Amino acid sequence: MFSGRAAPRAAIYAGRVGDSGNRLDEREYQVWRAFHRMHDKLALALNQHLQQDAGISESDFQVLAALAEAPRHALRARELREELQWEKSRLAHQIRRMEQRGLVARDDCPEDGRAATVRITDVGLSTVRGAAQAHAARVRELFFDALTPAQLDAFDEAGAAVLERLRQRCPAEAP
Amino acid sequence: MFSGRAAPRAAIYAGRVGDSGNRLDEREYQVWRAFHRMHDKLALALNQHLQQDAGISESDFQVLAALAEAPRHALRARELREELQWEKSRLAHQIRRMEQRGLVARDDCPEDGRAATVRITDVGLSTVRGAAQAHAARVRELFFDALTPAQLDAFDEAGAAVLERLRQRCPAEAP
DNA sequence: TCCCGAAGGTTGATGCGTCAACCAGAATAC
DNA sequence: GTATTCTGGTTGACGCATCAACCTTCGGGA
Repeated sequence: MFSGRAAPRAAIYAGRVGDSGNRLDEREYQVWRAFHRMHDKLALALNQHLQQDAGISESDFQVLAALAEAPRHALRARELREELQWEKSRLAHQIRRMEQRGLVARDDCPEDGRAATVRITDVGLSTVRGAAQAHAARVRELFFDALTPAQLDAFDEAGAAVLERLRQRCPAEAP
Repeated sequence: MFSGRAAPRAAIYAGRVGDSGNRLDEREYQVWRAFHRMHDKLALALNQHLQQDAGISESDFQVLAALAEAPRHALRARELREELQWEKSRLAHQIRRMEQRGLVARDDCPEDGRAATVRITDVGLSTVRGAAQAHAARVRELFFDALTPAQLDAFDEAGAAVLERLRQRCPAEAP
């Protein structure tokens, strides 16, 4: 398993001391740390490859991929945000940086004076097309190919349960 | 499951087009996105609570927790890095910021002129003690309590498989 | 002894992500 | 038809993370 590799150190965090309930037990603590490690290492590896291959980050890639799929290679910022589930300022900053590099462009929206539409440029399009296959292959290699079908199902289910919990418990955004 | 909630949009990324092999299928694509979403939302929620309760970030917490567990409430930077699996510059920056806020202190190491030892201060200690229980409770609430024992096992196994794969495939660091 | 390479840390630049504050246009109330 | 509120988006400040370059000290050789 994930766990059991590191020395057991969790008195504060996982606390067996005086225990006022709901702390983590040793195994949970290990699973939790390993989960973070997995995510971080995976993200790092993918980012490095993407940067190497195409000179873009995963965030760049996500934006470009969403736009490349969009009706006229453009989306209103609102839709893009919805698609990516990002905060608005995050998107604004990201788009600004990408615009500076010529990957996307911003236009005003005729129907709504407030809105902005984001459009992928030719450069952006060829960049994402060039990167997509290698990136997908990496994700497959490092993640999906490591899992048996049963593990994939289990992972999927477990993740869904957590997401559902987050939906219930966290303020998040308006309905 | 995780997947199946979003509109199927993945031609570029997951590509059924011309397919040169090893792309992601629709389900894999959805699982992948959902995995990221889960991680991001979880991390966000935990960070917000920690910030609210104790005025620290998760990174701060990890450092403080490691030091609080350590023999004399101090560790050599090298050991801390090993424990957290962080890059050295990441740790250096983090420690600098925490030192400025009075959470930790840096001392020279007598045995090795190059080394630095990081020590948790009284303030740091009471901060992390104050935060630990609520934080653990949050992790339990948002993550572990969402999972059945079987799902936890599955998650653990799947994570382990991916980590193992990463260990094999990625340069990472020297032995 | 001197030189050289490896190890332990630091620094600066830059991109990423959040928060809080802000602004303009649109909808709605009255 | 004006005041209020809501919505869509931007900005600035700040913390976080990586990379590349650097500095010191340690440990071995030749």
